[in-house]
Amino acid sequence: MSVVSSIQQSSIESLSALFSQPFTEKDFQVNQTKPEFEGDYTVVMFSLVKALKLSPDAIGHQLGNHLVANYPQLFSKYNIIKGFLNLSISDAYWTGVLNKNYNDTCYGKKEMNGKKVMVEYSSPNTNKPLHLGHLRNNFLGWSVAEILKANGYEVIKSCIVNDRGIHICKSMIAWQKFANGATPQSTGIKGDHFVGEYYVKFNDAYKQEVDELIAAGKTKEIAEKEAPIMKATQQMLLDWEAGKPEVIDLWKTMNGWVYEGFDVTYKRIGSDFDKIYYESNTYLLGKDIVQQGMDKKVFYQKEDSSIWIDLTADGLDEKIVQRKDGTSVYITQDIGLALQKYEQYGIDQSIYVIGNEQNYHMKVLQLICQKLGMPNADNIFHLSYGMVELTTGKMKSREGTVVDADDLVEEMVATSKQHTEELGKVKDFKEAELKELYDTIGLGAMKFYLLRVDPKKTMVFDPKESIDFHGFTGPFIQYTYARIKSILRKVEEADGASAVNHQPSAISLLPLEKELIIAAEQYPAVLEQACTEHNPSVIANYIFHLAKTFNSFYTEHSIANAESDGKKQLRLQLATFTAGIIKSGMQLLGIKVPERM
RNA sequence: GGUCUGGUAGCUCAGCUGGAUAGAGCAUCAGCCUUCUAAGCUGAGGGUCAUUGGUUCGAAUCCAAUCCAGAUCACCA
Repeated sequence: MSVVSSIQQSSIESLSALFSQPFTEKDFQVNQTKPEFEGDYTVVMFSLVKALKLSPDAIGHQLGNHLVANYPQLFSKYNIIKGFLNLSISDAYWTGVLNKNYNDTCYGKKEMNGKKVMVEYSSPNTNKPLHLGHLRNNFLGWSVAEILKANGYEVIKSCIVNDRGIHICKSMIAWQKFANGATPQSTGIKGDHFVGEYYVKFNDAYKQEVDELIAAGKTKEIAEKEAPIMKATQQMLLDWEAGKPEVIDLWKTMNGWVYEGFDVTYKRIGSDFDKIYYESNTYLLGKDIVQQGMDKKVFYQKEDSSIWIDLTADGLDEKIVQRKDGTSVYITQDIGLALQKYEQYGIDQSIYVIGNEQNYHMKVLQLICQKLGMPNADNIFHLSYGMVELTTGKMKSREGTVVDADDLVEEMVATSKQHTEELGKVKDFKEAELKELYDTIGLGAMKFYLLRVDPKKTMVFDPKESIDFHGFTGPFIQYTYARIKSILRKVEEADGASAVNHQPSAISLLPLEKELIIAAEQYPAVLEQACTEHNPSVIANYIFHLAKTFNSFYTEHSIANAESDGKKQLRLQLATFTAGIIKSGMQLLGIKVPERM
C-alpha cells in the first residue's frame, strides 16, 4: 500500500474512533507537505470542520495525537499550521519501503487483470512519408500500449493502413503520367519518399489544370470537378474497386515501395504492431453493415441512392455512409473495422490514437456504432491528441514546411554524435557501441521531447529546443542513469558482485536521502495515473523530477565513500532503486537508457 | 453561425477531482570540477494564472459572461 493510502486509511480509522462517525478518503485531502514546512505529508482539516463542528486546529491536534500514538511505525510526529496537519513519516517506514523494493524490477507494475485492450495507432496513408505529426502519434500510441501492459492489461497494438482511396489513386495517376517508369531502385530514393513525390506532382498538375480551366471562363467549383487529371483519378478509383488488373498491379507495386520505406522508419523509431489491418481488406466489410443499418432503419436512402444517418437529434448533423455511386466513405470502413476488432479479439476496450482534428468524426463513429447496437460500442475510446506546430506556425505541405520524420531522426542522431564526441567520455567504445549510443541518445531526446507534453494539447516543436540535451530532456535522464550505473560498477569492482545486499539498519535519514525515497515511493501511483489518463507525459514529468532529486542528492552526498558502512549500503540501495525506476519509466516511453555515456 | 478545445514567467511547459507565499526547463545573471561522469549542482532576477462577475473558510483550479487563438461542421481521408 502507498504512503498516501496508508495515511488515508489510518486517518479514517482514527477519525472514526475519535468522533464515532464514518469517514471516507473523500472527506479530506492528503498532499505532500510544502518544503517550507516541517513534515512529509499533510492532511487538510478544513473540509472536516462542518461535520465535526470543531476548529481546524482542534481537529488537527486530536487526529495528530491519535495517529502518532496508534501508528508509531508510520508517523513519528506532527505539527499544525493554520489548519494543515503536517505529518512526519518515520525514517524506519521509509527505509522499509526502500529495502523492500529497491531491487524489484517489477516495482510499480501490476498483475494481469484479465482485461484486453486494443490500441490502434500510427495508421499511415500510403501516399507520402511519415512526418513530425506521425511521430507524436507513434510515440504516444506505443507508450500508452506499454503503460496499459504495465498496469495489467493484455494489449494488442494495431494499425490500420489507409492503402486505398482517392488519395492513393492521385499518386498512381501522377506516376503514370510523369514517371517514365522510374522506381525507387532506379532513382535511389526511399520508397515512401519516392511515392510522396508523385503525390506532390499530382497536386501541382491538378492546380495547373484548374487554373487553366478558370482562365477559360469556368467557375472555380466546376474547374475543380472537371480537371482531366481529377476525372482520371476518380475513374481509377472505380477501376480499382472493380478489380481492373493493371490498376491493381500498379497499386500493389507502389504500395510495396511505400511499405519498404515505412518498414525502415518503423524499425528505426521502435514502432511495432501485433495486428496490421489494411483498408483494402476492411472497406467492403463496412458495406454489409450499411445494409444491416438500412434493415434496422438506422440509415436511410436519399433519392439519388446515397445512404445517410440522421444525427441531428444528438446535436450533430446528417452524415453520409455510402456515396451515390455505391462506393464507401471513410466512416463506413471504420464501422466495419470496429466490429471486426471485437469479433476477432473479444476486446474490452478499443482505443484509437487519432488527432483531435477528427474529434467530430470519432464522435459520429461511436454514435453510429451505438445506434447499430454493436457490442462494446460504449468502450470505444478516442485518444485525441493535439497537433504539432512549428515556431513559425502550422506545418503546411504546400509551403514545404512539413518536418520529415526520417530527416528529423537523422538530425537528432547526428546531434547526439556531435555532443558525445565533444565531451569525449566514451573514446574506448567500439564502432557498433558508439552507433548504438548515438541512436539511444538521439531518439531518446526526440521521444522525450514529444512525450513530455500532455497529449491532448497542441504543442510547439522548436528545433533548437528539441536538440538541447540539458534540463528537462531525455539525455538528462539518461545521463543520470549512466552516472548511477557507473557508481554501481565501481563499487562492485571494489567490493565484489554482492556489494548491494545489506538490510538497512535503523538508520536516520538526511533530508536529501528522504526526499529521494519519497519520490521513488510515488512511482506506482504515477504508473496508475498515466494509465487512467492515457498520458505518458505524467511519467516523463515524474522521471525528470526523480532524476533531478537524485542529482541533488548525488552532488551533496558520497555513495561509494559514505561516512559509515550503513550509510553506504543505504545509498547503494537508493541508487539502485532510482536507476531501476528510471529504466522502467523510460522503457514505458520507448526510450532506452545507456550504461555509459 | 453551431459544436468542441485552449489562453499560467521573454520562450516551451507542469500544476486544474478547490488548500499554505503558483512551479520546472530554456534564455539572462552570479557561483561550484586535485574526491563516485559538470549532458551535472547551488543561487538570483523574472507572474494582473486572458478579462469580469459568481460559488466557497479558501479559486490558476468549479460556474457564467466577454475577449483572443485553434479545430471541426465534405458524396476528402
